Amino acid sequence: MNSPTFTHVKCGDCPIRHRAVCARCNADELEELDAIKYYRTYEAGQTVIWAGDPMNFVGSVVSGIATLTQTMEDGRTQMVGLLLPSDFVGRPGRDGAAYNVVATSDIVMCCFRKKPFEEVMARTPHIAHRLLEMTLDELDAAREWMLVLGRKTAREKIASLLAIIARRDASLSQGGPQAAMIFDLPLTREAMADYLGLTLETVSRQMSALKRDGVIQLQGKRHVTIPDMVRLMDEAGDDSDGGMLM
Amino acid sequence: MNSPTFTHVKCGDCPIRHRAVCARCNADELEELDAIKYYRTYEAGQTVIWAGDPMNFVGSVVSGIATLTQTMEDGRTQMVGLLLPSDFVGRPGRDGAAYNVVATSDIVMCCFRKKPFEEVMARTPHIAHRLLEMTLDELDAAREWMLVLGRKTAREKIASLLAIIARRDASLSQGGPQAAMIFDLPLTREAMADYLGLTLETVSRQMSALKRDGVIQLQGKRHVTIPDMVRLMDEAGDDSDGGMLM
DNA sequence: GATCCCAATTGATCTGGGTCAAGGATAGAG
DNA sequence: CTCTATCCTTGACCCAGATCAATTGGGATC
Repeated sequence: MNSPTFTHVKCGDCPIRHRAVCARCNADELEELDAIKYYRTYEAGQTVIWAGDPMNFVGSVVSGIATLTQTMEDGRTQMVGLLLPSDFVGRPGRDGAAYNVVATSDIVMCCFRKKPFEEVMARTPHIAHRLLEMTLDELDAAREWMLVLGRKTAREKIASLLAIIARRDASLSQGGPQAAMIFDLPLTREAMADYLGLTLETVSRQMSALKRDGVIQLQGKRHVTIPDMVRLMDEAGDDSDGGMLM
Repeated sequence: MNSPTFTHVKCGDCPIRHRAVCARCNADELEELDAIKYYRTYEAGQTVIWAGDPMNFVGSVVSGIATLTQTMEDGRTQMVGLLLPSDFVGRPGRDGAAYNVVATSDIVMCCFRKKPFEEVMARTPHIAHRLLEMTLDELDAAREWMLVLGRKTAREKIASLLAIIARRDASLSQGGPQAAMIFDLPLTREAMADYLGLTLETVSRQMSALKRDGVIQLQGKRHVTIPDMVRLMDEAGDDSDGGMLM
């Protein structure tokens, strides 16, 4: 429960401007936000914040990947969210963190102290609108994940996760929709298991099965090639509208 | 996919004023909202809206209970939310419904057509703030449910559901914290199963087991007495802070 | 290139919850 | 008071995924 160390970094431009809270801010508002923003970096494996601990900032991920997890006393853990670049963490108007936030890779975060941020938010209505939209997106994602957790088989779960990672990866690197998708898994087998409500052994077995069946190709343990995205979506049990709009 | 019939009802006072979007509105703003609000009623079993269909209103539940569900092509369904009185449905700024909304009991909803509501929202900043807060609460609830779905046993799942229903029931009827809680289950065994990612047989068996073990008492099929709330929380695997703050 | 270490794979076995099937309890209709 | 429909319970059996237990592999360090 000790608060993690972090490093301050010189401010510069950051993705938050383009993708997250400030999407509709004008120059003055951006300046106001710039004035109170600062950067933090965490190393892979570091815990950014423990569930229940006071959290005096909000912010978004600039680079790297972090996870939101919940844990029961006996150690069972469930990942409840994946933070990719441009994702926002922290709840304005509430003190305690709701989840454990863990850096999966080295990460850089663009942060705002909570108090000043709330003040800016109070006089800048479209920030609340933007946060509302982002939160609704997260809620939709969480609910879609409830279907995965509650009703899908292990194979379908793995395919669903791969589909989500592939889509988000594609939207970040903004290469148009292509037939084959190639990316590095940002998660260990154990982290995948925690996301999917499975054990790491089952994850490993199903990854091998998908590879054997030609749904995916693996170079090494993490590098994945998906020759046919439609096939993958089908394995995931989604209506394969191929709709890349998430 | 046909749009359901509904009945317009005379306007009057409704809980939305006190609990949901208008919590911080002044008299003028309330009047503005009253001017565009109207009521709809649905009978038990009726589908309020199908996932994907256009949804030209937002609103909150005044009385009765409805569910949000997602369905796969082969019929597997997962409930992703429970709408109790004062809960809000619908996404300002988006056309299609994301989920099936089904009336579990007869319900009355207080609705606003989407366009006018968005206009009021645009010039009434604290409505967006309030919606943001409500959405964040829902997101927390959804994520808590991910832990239930992904990592809890059937018995723990049932206990978790009973605990949630008991708490919400208590907060609605606002009787202070008492030792024993008594309420009617608003869901069939099948609906419980869809919420918990189980089959109805397993729900039934676990309900019987909890009854046999004295964790709950059952009069008839739906009427539940919980003699010891702490015991129930313990069965649910929650840290039993007994914190009634949800 | 040898060694170490941790992530990942694979195998053998077990079990919680699913599936299939056969009653039982209520409530409303006539 | 019986009929019928719906919801619920209970039993017998089975299987997907968990658990326990070795190995394997590949990247970093020397």
